[in-house]
Amino acid sequence: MSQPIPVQKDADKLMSRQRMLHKGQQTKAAIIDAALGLATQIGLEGLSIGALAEVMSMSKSGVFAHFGSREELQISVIREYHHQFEQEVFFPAMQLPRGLPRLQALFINWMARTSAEIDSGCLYISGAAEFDDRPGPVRDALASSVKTWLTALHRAVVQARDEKHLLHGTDATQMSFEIHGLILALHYEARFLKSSKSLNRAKQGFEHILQRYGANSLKD
Amino acid sequence: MSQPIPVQKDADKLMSRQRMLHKGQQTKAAIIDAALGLATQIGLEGLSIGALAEVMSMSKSGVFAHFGSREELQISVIREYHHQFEQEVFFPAMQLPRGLPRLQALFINWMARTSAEIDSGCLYISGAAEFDDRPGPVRDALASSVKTWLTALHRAVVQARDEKHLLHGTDATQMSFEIHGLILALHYEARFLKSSKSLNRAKQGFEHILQRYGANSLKD
DNA sequence: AATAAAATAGCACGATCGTTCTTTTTTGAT
DNA sequence: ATCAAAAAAGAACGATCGTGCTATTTTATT
Repeated sequence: MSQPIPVQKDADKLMSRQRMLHKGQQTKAAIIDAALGLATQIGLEGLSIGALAEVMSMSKSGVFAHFGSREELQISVIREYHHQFEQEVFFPAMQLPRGLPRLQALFINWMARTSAEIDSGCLYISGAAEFDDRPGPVRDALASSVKTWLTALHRAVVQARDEKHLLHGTDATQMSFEIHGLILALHYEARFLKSSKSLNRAKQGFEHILQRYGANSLKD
Repeated sequence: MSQPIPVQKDADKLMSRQRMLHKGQQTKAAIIDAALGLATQIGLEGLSIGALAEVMSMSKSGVFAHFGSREELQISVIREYHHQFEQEVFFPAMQLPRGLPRLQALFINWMARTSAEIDSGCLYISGAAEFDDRPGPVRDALASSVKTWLTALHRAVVQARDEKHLLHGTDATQMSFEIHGLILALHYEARFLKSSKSLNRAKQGFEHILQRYGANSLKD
């Protein structure tokens, strides 16, 4: 707070503190990345520390030490997914003007993430199926994350109504529900049934919903 | 094929053959019942022979012997679920006149089964999430069962169109997709998010779809 | 009542699970 | 270069997993 020439010293200290955090934090981040990859394939419940260690070419205990429990690992994965979801779906859409354009972008981005061909599979969807009868902190983290996102969607609908892009009497919760259904059907039929056309089905379904709620113009 | 007085004997034989089959078959049926209960709670993958044996108050090997492998047990569970689904959703609806009434009944019955409050959880939905990235006979059995049912739904839509209950140009696959979405959203929001209103959301969504595809009258 | 067959139990196997310890290696600061 | 702290490895634990093998018990037939 009042030292003569601490400038250089403080700078060093900061530098070193960053370094010090680095090795640990960055392998932890790498582990979470790999864990997310595994979880979207075999599920959050199927995610095992042993398999994860093998993927990382680390020892089980080395991986484990970063989290202290399997539950904490699962929660970390959920947080990471949440972050990626925000980054790829939410934020880009937020840059469009509120109302129909933003709502449409949210849906399009959501679809893209849901039906991503090679990897992925939506953790919010597979996780819900795994944890709908399994109380605990993992379920809570997942539900909280999902609710945050569904609330954002709901808000976009309300804004679109406020902007007169939708019918005055539009029931935003109902409309959100129907949109959610389209995404779920897309995920189900594309990922499980390997149906190739489902992306177009979802798009068309969205247009039907827009029509129903009185969107006047729709340019895809 | 040509014995003098085999009547009584054959009757006995039949009787005894039934009995003989009975003890085995009936405990097997009881096991499958219990397994279905477990599977709808903890998932098909979470289903373990040890836990199942404990529920049945049997030894692991006693349970195991009925199936020969865990996969066969899982497939048996899927078959049983398929049977119950037919019984509770499909057949009752088939007794209504083809067209809108039958289609509507299929949806109502499906909803009821999907959102069954206490037990259950739809195996077709949770199973899809578990096995969308896991090839093998279990996945095949599940997919085949689901496809049978979705085909039946599709057929009901086509019939409703043929009966002029729906617009002439109705895209049956598209309409089925949208209906499927409603059921999935119901399952998701009711089971995972514990939202109480979602049953009404699904009903209303169905009416919206009917309107869109030109159903003229809709009672209740 | 006797007997063959079917159903179930008992036991053990190798594997993997999450987790806890202790030891070694690596890292970053002086 | 030294040294403390952080990161990773190693080994072991009790549990549980699916499965195979060998008894034992129960069932159904004569």
